[in-house]
Amino acid sequence: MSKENKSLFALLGVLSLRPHTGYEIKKTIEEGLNHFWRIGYGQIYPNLRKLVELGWAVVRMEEQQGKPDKNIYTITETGMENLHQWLRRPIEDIPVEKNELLLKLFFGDNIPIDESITHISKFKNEKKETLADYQAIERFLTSEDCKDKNKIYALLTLRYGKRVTESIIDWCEESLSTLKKLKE
Amino acid sequence: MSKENKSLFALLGVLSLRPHTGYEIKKTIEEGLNHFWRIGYGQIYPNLRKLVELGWAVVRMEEQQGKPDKNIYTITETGMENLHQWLRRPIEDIPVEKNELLLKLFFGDNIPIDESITHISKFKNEKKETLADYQAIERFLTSEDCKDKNKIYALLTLRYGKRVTESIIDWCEESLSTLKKLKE
DNA sequence: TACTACATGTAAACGGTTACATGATTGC
DNA sequence: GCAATCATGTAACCGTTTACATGTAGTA
Repeated sequence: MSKENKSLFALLGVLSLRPHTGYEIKKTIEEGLNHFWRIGYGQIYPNLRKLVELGWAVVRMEEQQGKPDKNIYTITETGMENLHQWLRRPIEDIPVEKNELLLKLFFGDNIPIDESITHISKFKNEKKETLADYQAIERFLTSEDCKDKNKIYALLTLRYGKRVTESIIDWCEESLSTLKKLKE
Repeated sequence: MSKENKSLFALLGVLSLRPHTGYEIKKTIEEGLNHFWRIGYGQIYPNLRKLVELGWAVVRMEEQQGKPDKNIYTITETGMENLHQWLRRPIEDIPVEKNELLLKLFFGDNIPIDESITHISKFKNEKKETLADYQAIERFLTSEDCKDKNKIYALLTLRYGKRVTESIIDWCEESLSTLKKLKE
């Protein structure tokens, strides 16, 4: 039970939207799941083969001129059933995210306060950029241009990222003023 | 540059507070860094040996009666220097945290809305418990009983967890009402 | 009687990242 | 001439988790 290859289900989920090549899967994940799931080819291609071995997907080769041949993967009925089962299954363990900034900050006593301030400032700027990206995607998703059928769910997950990022920025500001006061 | 054993520095950081056995290190991390760093013995003991090999720590064996012998690890000057260097070094890449709830939610179109609602409700309850834990630790850290010298930094990192958890709970509530409306 | 605390470690398996290899077409 | 896009894959390496192994003392 404990060890589950969740990226396999991420691939299955993408295939449930429509057939994809491995290359396209990466793009789809980068466009829609980027703020909570990332994956490289080193995981995609071996897992795609595993899906075929399990009978959860089938491949069809398509020759192309001028471009490399395509391997198009389509989800099967068994694949769909397994996806649904997994989607319904409760989430057992929420692993703690490792946070390098907090790790460095926790031992901040060892270095001058200014160095911790620099770390937080940089972090804050990066999070502000992330927030701007989210807002742009949100604007697109809520516009008329977007005809996505799972638009609502895409928005839901995006708003998670937005809220969390906003609260991190708030925390950065609070922490920066705490440390600046401490310096005096 | 890209691949760095951060847990090694987490151990070094703990040793910078005071000498520890491997067993004690786990406890210290569980008490203070629990919300952003977790580690098992399978990582602690091999990394402790690595620290000694690098000359960043030294071991001293202490015999005990009734209890197993202790291996007490103490940070060296070289270890301290390397810790400081690492603490100052800017954070390069903030990896995206994989979120199983959001992954399941993103493909929520495949299952009845009620199942997604159940996932979020469960998640919300867990986060509420987490928040209560944080509040208890915060109360202790801000009390007079706590004589920790790096209290300020412990509080800083704790408040990160608090803020993020609060915003996640808010998101859960927002999302639950969105999905409930969608059901009608 | 059974569980928790104390205490140290190893081995296997797994998930994930990075680097490498190949190569044509399109657009700047 | 150079970068980007399209397209598929492998191999090595690394970090992490889990299971296993061992044993005493104190407490409920």
